[in-house]
Parts: sequence; structure tokens; C-alpha cells
Amino acid sequence: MFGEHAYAEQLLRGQGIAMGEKGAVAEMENLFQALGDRTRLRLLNLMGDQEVCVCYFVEILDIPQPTISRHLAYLRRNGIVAARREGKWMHYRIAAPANDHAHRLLSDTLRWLASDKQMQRDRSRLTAACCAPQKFVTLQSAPVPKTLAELAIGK
Amino acid sequence: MFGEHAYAEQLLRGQGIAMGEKGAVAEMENLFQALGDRTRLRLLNLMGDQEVCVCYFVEILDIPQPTISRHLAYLRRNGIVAARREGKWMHYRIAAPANDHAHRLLSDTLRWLASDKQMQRDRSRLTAACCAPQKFVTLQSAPVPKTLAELAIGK
DNA sequence: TCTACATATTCGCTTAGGCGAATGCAATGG
DNA sequence: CCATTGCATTCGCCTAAGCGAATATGTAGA
Repeated sequence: MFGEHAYAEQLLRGQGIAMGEKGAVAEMENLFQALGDRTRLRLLNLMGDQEVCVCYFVEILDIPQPTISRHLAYLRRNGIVAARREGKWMHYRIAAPANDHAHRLLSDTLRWLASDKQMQRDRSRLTAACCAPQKFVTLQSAPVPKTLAELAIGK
Repeated sequence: MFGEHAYAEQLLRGQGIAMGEKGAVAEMENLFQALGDRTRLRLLNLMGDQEVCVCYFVEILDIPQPTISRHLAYLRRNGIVAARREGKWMHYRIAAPANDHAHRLLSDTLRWLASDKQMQRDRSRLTAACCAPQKFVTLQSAPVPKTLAELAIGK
């Protein structure tokens, strides 16, 4: 019910000029804008290659929950991430853009993020929180992230 | 007197945390923001691998001169382009970012732009204007663009 | 159904930045 | 030194978007 919104938008946009060339530049423009924000870069870095629950973002980035949520909505609107609900929890993962150049740009960016010192620090904190969520008051019963591979296999 | 401004800013920024790692993410953030605008992408595409005079931008993009100038100033402030004055004319060229990842991102983007239909159309118009500037009222005596290679050799 | 919890959305405010119109400024030529 | 040319900057207006605070929505469990 949530990930479908971004998807529907993509479909609608597609009707414009046959989804062919019309929006190639515009699409990249949006992607660049989406990547032009530190908080969103941190979120994308944490997702990297796994699905992450919102509660982890809030705990690890130490940013107010509504702010996190708004940035995730922004990314969702632009088709950069997808969401999956599991009971009370929402899991976010990176979604490969249809556009080929956008896809490569996003991949390159993720690879760069993974090599950045500050971003690695965020990732360490995520790993630590996942291994011992009980240490974090706010993560008492939070679901552990799953890699995209695990999701593909068994759900 | 103009290109030096951006350069000075870079120097000042450098004093922050030894120009090492502190601003890696912030620097990319700025680059992404700079690339998140259609007009700026068109400008960068036209520069590609040559120095271009402002008057050509105005003629080819059919965008008001102050708008062109403001976008060029934006790119200059962010160290993405450099300017050179030659009499009354100002020539702009792309400047390789110091940051390695930024450098690659910019290169990749330029390569992508060069492959885009709409961008190729802009380029064709530039080539046409350069070969026959007398055909354009506003380019009666405009200087022809020089490739970066030509600039390196003889000025 | 009532409550608690996880997340999303809205509101009010503030700032960045885009644009058109007008103006400023540097360089050349008379 | 004055006018013209080429470009840069400023101003006023408008929109996108970020943030904190408050509130709404969806889900599970008692």
C-alpha cells in the first residue's frame, strides 16, 4: 500500500512520452536532487544491500523519527527505495531505477558511500544494533534487518 | 578576477579540516545539488571538452543572459567550472574537482550527457553556430570556442 | 473496544534557490 | 572621456524543501 504509490507514479509518468526519451534528463535531475542531501545519503548507505527497519534509522542516525520518515517518503516518491510492511514495522530497501544511467549512478554512489569513513561509522553502529538490539531501549523487540538475498529466498 | 573567487573559496574551505576527509560527503552533496538542474546540465554538456563563450550559451540555449550568468556563477562557486576573460568575452570550461569521487561522478555525468538525444541537439546547434557565427545576429564577432587541448598548447 | 506502539502526515516557520526586470561594471573603440 | 558591448549582480517575487512540534493512521494485543 505504500511502495505502490511510487510505482503508480512511475506508471503515470511513463504515459507522458512513451517512457522512452522524454524524461531521461528529468529523471536524472530528480535523482541528483535526491542524492543532494546528507541525511538521505546516510539512509541509502545504511540500506546498502539490506532491508532496514525504520526504528534502526532513528536509533542509529539520532535524527527525529518524523524527519527520517519524511526523507524516506521523498526517496519513495522518486522510486529510489521501496517499502514493505511487516506488522507494525516498515522495512525499506533500495530499488533499482528503471533508467539505465540512473541505475549506474545509484550503484556508483552506493559503492562510494560504502568507502567513506563517516558512512562506515554509521554502518558499524547498525551492525552493532542488529547483533544486540536488546542493548537499545528503543529497539527492544525490533526486527533484525534481512539482506536482499534472504528476502529473495524465503521472505 | 572572476575565476579567482571560486579558487579562493576552495582555499578557505581547505583550511577547515586540512582538506582531507572532513568534507568528502559535503563536497559530493554540493556536486549532486549542482547537477540537479536541467539548465546547468545543458551548460555542462555544451562545455564538455571545450571552452565556450557566454554569448554562445545565450544564443544556443535560448535562455535570458542573466539566467545563464547566474547558473555559471553557481557552477563557479562550487568549483565545477572555471572562467577565463579574453577582452570583453568570458570563456567557461569544466574544471576537474580535486576530490576523486567527485571527479569520476562528473566525468560519468558528462559522458552520459553526451549520449543523450536532447543534449546532442544542443551540441549540434553549438557546432553550427561556431562554424558560421555570422549567421547569428548576436554572434557577429563572437570568438570561436577552443578545445581544452588547444588551450593547453598555444593559448 | 481500548491501548500501546511504529510510522506517517500536517502545520508553521525558515531558508535555498529559481526567474524576470533592472541595474552595475569592465573592456573596447570612437 | 563617452558610448557600446558583454557579462555580472541585485531586487522582488515565488516555489521547493528542510525542520520541530503536534497530530493522524495503521497494527497488534489485552
